[in-house]
Amino acid sequence: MNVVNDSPRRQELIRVAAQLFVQEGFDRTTVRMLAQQMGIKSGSLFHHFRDKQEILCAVIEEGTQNALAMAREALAQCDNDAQMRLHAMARAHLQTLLTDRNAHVVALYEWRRLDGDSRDHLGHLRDAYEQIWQEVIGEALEAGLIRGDKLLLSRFVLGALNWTVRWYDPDGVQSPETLASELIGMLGAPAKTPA
Amino acid sequence: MNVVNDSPRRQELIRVAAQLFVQEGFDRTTVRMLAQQMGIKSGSLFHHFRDKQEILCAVIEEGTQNALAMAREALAQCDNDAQMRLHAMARAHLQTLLTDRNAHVVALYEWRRLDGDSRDHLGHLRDAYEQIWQEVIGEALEAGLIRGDKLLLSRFVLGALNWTVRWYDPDGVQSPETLASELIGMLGAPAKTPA
DNA sequence: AGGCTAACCAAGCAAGCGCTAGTGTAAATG
DNA sequence: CATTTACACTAGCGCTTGCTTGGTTAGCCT
Repeated sequence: MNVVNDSPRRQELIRVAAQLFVQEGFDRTTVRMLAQQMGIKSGSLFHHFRDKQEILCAVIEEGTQNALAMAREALAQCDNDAQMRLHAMARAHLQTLLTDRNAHVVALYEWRRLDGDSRDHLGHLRDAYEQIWQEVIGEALEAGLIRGDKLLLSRFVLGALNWTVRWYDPDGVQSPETLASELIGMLGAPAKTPA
Repeated sequence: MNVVNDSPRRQELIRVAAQLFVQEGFDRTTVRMLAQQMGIKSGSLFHHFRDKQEILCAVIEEGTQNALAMAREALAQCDNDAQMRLHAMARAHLQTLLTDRNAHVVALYEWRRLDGDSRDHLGHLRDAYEQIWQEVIGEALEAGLIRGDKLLLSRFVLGALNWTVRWYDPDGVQSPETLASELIGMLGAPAKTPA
């Protein structure tokens, strides 16, 4: 049992695991299935991960880190216009949900299968992400673009956005761009896109 | 293996199963755990249910039927005022989410563990429920209370509402009533409650 | 050439899983 | 009274699970 922390092999394992966890669910995905999908034997997995839990943790961390980075980048490329920042956040969220779809679905559905320590660690990451949302929504409130309670608004908006993984068809006609516009349009603010 | 369809014993089993499925997840809940919680032996369970899958199906059906009934009742006690009907739907949804919390959480999280037949059967039930939502939202659109695409609106709204099971605290200050008002208020329509 | 290491394999253990077969029993039913 | 029904029990079969152990391979560095 060696467990290296960052290798291309491990990255690949995480990717394949994410896909399997979505297809079958965490509990129904056996180490043998994952191993076979990688063309190795089940025992060899434990050279890369301490146990099955660690694989789940790695998958979710991957997705959450990306979402966080994407949100920060999206905001950095924005003026201080509250409307545009709100729109950028929604767009970034939907884009992450698309590009890292598997990881995010796992995060949404298998969160409770995490043990205490992992949940703690990943919980902080998620909190940081939601914090950003609350700030941007706070700005939009001050600018009078939307109305309601800041905390409630962010929860409702995140709920609506996360729910998209249930029905959104990446090959369909709707782009994350238009979806974001529609959502914000419903909140009482007319759509406005960055120049 | 006898399998009776409606007995008080079976109802109780469904209730306890729902709670366990929420606590542990469907896959991690063993027939032995459920049996012990009921004070019987694991083999005795299969007098009431054909197999473990059927328990899951029963739990979800219970919740969905109740939601459907509650929505219809809520609408029946409404005038034809589109605003009030919208509000009634949101309130009913949140109330169901509270009273049948376990069953609904199971429906949201363990849907994919259903086999093909159950998924088919329960899918129709769920479709009927979402159909009602779309109609009410359609009315609200015609009345000019909200704006956006009918299908998208219902998906976003349902997403926001269902997401509440993640953060809503039944012992907190917010009642389903106020939550419903807040949500609809965000959509651009001022809150209005039935007389 | 020799040593080191990441990556893998073969084999299997101990525990736990869903489910079945066959039986017992007390209450309801004819 | 005899029979059926509802519910539970005992005992265990056959299988899968996550994970361990001890050893092998191939490539790299010096």
